Formats: sequence, structure tokens, C-alpha cells
Amino acid sequence: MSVTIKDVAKQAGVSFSTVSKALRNSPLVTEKTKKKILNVAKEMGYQPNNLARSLVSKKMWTIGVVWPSVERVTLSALITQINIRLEKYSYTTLLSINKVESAIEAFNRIQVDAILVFDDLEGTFINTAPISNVPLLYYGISDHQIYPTVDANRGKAISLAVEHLIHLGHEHITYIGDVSTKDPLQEQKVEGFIKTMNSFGITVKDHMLIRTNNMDLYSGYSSAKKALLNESERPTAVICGSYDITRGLLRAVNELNINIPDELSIISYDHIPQMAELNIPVTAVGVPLMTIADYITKQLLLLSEKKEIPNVISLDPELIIRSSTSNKR
Amino acid sequence: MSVTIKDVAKQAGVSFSTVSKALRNSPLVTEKTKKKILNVAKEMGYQPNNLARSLVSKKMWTIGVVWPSVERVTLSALITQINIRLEKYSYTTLLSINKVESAIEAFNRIQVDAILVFDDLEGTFINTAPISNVPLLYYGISDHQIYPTVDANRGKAISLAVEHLIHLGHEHITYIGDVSTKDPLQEQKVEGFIKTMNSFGITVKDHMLIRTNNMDLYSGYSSAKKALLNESERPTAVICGSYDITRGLLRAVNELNINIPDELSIISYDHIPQMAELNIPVTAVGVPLMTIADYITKQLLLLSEKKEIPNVISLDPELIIRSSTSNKR
DNA sequence: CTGTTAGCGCTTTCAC
DNA sequence: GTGAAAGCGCTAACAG
Repeated sequence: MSVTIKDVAKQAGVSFSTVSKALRNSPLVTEKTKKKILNVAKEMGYQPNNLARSLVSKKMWTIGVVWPSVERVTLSALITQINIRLEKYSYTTLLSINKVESAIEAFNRIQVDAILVFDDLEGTFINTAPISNVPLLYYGISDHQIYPTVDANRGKAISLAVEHLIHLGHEHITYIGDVSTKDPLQEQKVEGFIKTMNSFGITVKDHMLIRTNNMDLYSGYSSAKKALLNESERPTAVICGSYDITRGLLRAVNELNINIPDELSIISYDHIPQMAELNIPVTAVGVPLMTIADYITKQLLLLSEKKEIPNVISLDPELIIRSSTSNKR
Repeated sequence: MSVTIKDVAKQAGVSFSTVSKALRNSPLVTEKTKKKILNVAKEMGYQPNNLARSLVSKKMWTIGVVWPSVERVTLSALITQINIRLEKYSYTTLLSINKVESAIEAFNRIQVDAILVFDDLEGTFINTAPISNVPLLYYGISDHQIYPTVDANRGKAISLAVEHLIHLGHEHITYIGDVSTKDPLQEQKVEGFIKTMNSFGITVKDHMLIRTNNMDLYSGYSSAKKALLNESERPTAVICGSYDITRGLLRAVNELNINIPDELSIISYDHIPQMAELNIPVTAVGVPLMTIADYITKQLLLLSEKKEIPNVISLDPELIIRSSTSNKR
């Protein structure tokens, strides 16, 4: 078996509780003995048993993330950011690709300190809402009352986009996004689009709402091409539902030799740094990625310390104007 | 604090060890008392503490997977399959998106039963080879001597592809794949291509080796289009380095109205079921996904039980002929 | 069959 | 400062 605290104690000629203290760098141990113990420990190749440690301290220093099956640039970027932040507080981030319920069950089994649920895909979480002894944070829509939720107000973000375009004089505005699934997060964006358009007295006709099969680059590309090909019906502005779709749109725009923003204004959901690094820096709406990461991390940290957090953390989307939007010519 | 085995014992009027036995469904307990205990436990909302359980049993029933940063269809499919198999043996699969070393460290901290490393991206693992107390399995190339490795023999697979095409009479064969990174797994494919071509006396000229920026669909699409546009220099057969690239190629082929296999034969790396479900069922080479999943799972299970496994598990790639390849016309 | 007794490896009082 | 003792929640001999 592997070397334990007792073995080290015996070897160093001290009691095992002193070893424990030395290892935890307690001030109750002389520097001298501390040094000695640390040396012996290293020599013997001592590795702490974190299960035992956690059993008494009730802390695993681990956060579980329930990861939806499909990868999108924004989501991975978000998890990466959260991971970075949590690392600074010495937490490890672990992901599960299992279904929401069994993922939560697994994280309960290994007793993580908190669970983050991205139920980005089918909204099953809201309906089934499994039980968890471990504190849980949900990133999605806050129209349920079960677990604390971080809500990025996607509908409001799209409203911001519409308003911006209308103020620039656009009326023929098209929304390209994934509206094929039952994903409530995507539905919220579409709703925001239709409602805001209506509020300005504009009826959203069929060709102004383009459905892609999913949120990836190629879907965006082919849908966009279709929408832009017919020059007489071409919109003067487009709102994209995600970063990936915007990338697809830009490819199409490039191939068709359409000038941005003179012939077409583009605005996109997803307030991420990458948006500024595209061929044309793209005007965007949404809660800044870093802000979302900050808030989620903060709540996760609080939950890990068994602290109470508000049931809804509602984040305000922002509009960041870049060179892809201009007055209607 | 939460309810423990002792609380249940007190409530049920038995000793706590009897409760332990009842919970583990031991035959040493009467059905009657077992029933009673189970009831009381449920009423009290008893949840086992798996840390304590693991502390004595030395088993976490968890496998850690070190996940490379980029998602590719094949890799996710593979992990999904492994996950399914492990679940059947009551193991949970947990992923880490951290760098190889810190991921391994994290999995050691929470004491998983085994670690699987997909170091698909930069080959850092082979060079740095971190220490792990937990048994570790590496999925990649077996030219190192540090940890047991499952090797899918990617070079041999591409050889198979070349041979097949040559036997069909093709000579102007182009390989499309990701050769931009230092990923040794991709390099192996390219090497296999060049060597085998040479062995048939064919020199691989520049235009016969197309580099995509990465392995995704759009890269495949645009590279393929470029390669196929010039009709006079167009190859009679193409080998794709991955499923995603093949999908991209098929889009390009479709747009350019090229007939498969009459005008162009296509063969792809990645022996996965999805390959048969494309517009044109595509001839493929590689170790069948399910076979890889079977082997990896088997080794992982053995490692979890502290059993010895061979240092190299070399899997034989297969050729599966579908309708995308034919004799050169 | 059921209960008693030891631990698993560690942290944390509390004496010395 | 250091050590002895108790206990985290559970499993696994060992008695009865």
C-alpha cells in the first residue's frame, strides 16, 4: 500500500499528528521539525489521501459541470474561463457528458462541492429537476423555481440588437438562428426578435426568420447564402443567433462580394472577444463572456462554502458597436 | 449534518453494522430486517457517504478522462461509447479539460480508479509523461515506453487506403488532412500516405498533399474545393484524414457536380457507422470505433482492478468498402 | 443472523 | 511545540 502519515511519523521520529500539522503548514510546529518532516515525506514519496482528508474536512475542492452534448465555441470558451477562475481558488473542474440526471447523481456520489448545469440543449433539466444534496447552479432561463439560476437574458439581448438596427434606419431585418430544436434558450432569442420588431410596427414575415439546423458554422454559411442570394429580397441588416452562425454568414458574404456595412449590416448574439477578431469586427449583443464567467464562478464559490445565494442572478446584456453596422444607405 | 448509517441504526433499533449489511444487500441479514432497515433509511432520507465507503474499499467507481481541447466527431463518439460501456460496469466517466499534467493531478487527488489520456493534440503527454499513482491508459501512438498504450495504427490504415486505390487503378491520389499542427497522430497518417505511395513508385507531389487548418467540416470543404476546381489537375481519388473532412469534401463535390465514384473515388480514415450514412456511403479505413471502445474499456476495467495489462495494445485497422470507390475509368 | 470491534488516513481538540 | 485521543462514515472480520 502507499505510504501514509503514520509511516512518515515513524521514520521522522515524531507523532503522526505532528506530521499532519507540518503537512498543513501549521504554525504550531517548529520550522526545524517541519523541515525535517517535509524532507522525510518527500523521500518516502508520501502522497496525501484526499478521500480521508475530505472525509473529515467535508471538502473536495472540486466542481462538477454537467456538459451538454453539442459543442459550441461560446460554451467551451465559457467553461474554459470558469475553469481558469476556479483554479485560482484551488478548485478543480470536472465535466460529465452523461444525461443531466445521471451526471448529477455521479457528482453527488463523488461529493463535489458544487454542480453547474448547462442544460443548453433540450431544457430537460427544468422539467425533471433532479434532487441533489450538493448545491447546484443552473445556467439558463430563470422561469423555474427550483435551483438558483444565472440568466443571461437572451431575449433582451436580441431586443437590443433590433433597436440598434431600427435606430440606424433598417426595417428589412432578418434573424438567422437555430429555431429547429425545442431549446428554450434559442426560442427566447426568437421571441425577443419578433416582439421587438412588432413593437416597432414591423411584422416578421417568413423570410425574415431563417432556421438553421444547428448552431454550427456550416449551417450558418448555407442558410446565409440562401438568404442573401436573392438580391431584390435581400435584407439590409441581419441578426445572427450565435458566433458560429456569424462566421458562416461572413463566409457567404465574402463569396457573394457583399460590402459590410454598406450593403448589409450585421449584428450578432454572443458578446465574446473573438467577435472583434473576425474579418470585419462584428457589432454584438449579449452579456460579456467574462462577466458571465465571473458571476458563475462567484456563485459557485459561494455555494461551495455552503452559503446562501439569490435564486436568480439576472445579467444585463450589452450592445457593443463595431464596424459591421451602419446607417441604412 | 446529513443522516448517517448510525442514525438509521438507532431509528430502526438495530446495530449500525447490520444497517451497513442491509444497505449492501448482504445475505447475512433476514429479509424482514432488511426491509425494515431499507424503509427507515428511505424515510430518513439516508444518502450513503461514498468518500467513507471508498476510504475503506479503495474504490471510487470512477474513471477520469483527459480530454483534448478540440472536439472532433470521432473522438466524442468514442468517449460516448466508452462511457456507455463503463456505465454497464457501474463506473462513472468524468472528463477534465485541463492540461494533461494538471488533469492527471486532479484525478489523482480525487482518487479515480483509472485514467484515460487522449493526448490527441500536441503530443505533450509523450514528452512530459507526468507521474500518476492511479493506473493510466494512453490512447495514441505506442512509440514511448511509459504507460500502456492503445494504438490504432493510423499509418497502417492509410496504407490500406492507398493500396485499395492503387489496386483499383488510381495513381493520381490526393490526401487531404490536417498536417499543420505538430500532432503526431496526424503526422503518422501523412507518413503512411507518402511511404505507401512511394512503395508503389509514385512520388507525392505538392498538390497531392493538402493541408487543412484543422479537422473540421469547413476546412475540409474549402480545401477540397480548391483541390477539385482545376479540372485538368484533378485527382482521380482522394483520401480524407477524418470523417469531418470527408463531410466537407462531399459538400464541395456536390456543389461542383462531380460524380462519385465515376469521376472521383473517395476513401476516408475513421471507421465509424456515420460514414455509411452520408449522401454517398463512403469507403473507410481504420479500426472500427466499437472495437476501439471495446478494447479501451476492457483495459480500463482491468487497470481499475489493479491488474497488469500489456504495455502496447495494437489494433488492426480494417478496410470497409462502400460505394464511394471504384475502378479508375 | 446480529452486534461488537477494529480500522481506512486524516484533522482537530485537548492535555502535557 | 508536541503527542494522545477522538472521530469523520463506512466496511469487514470476529464473536455471539
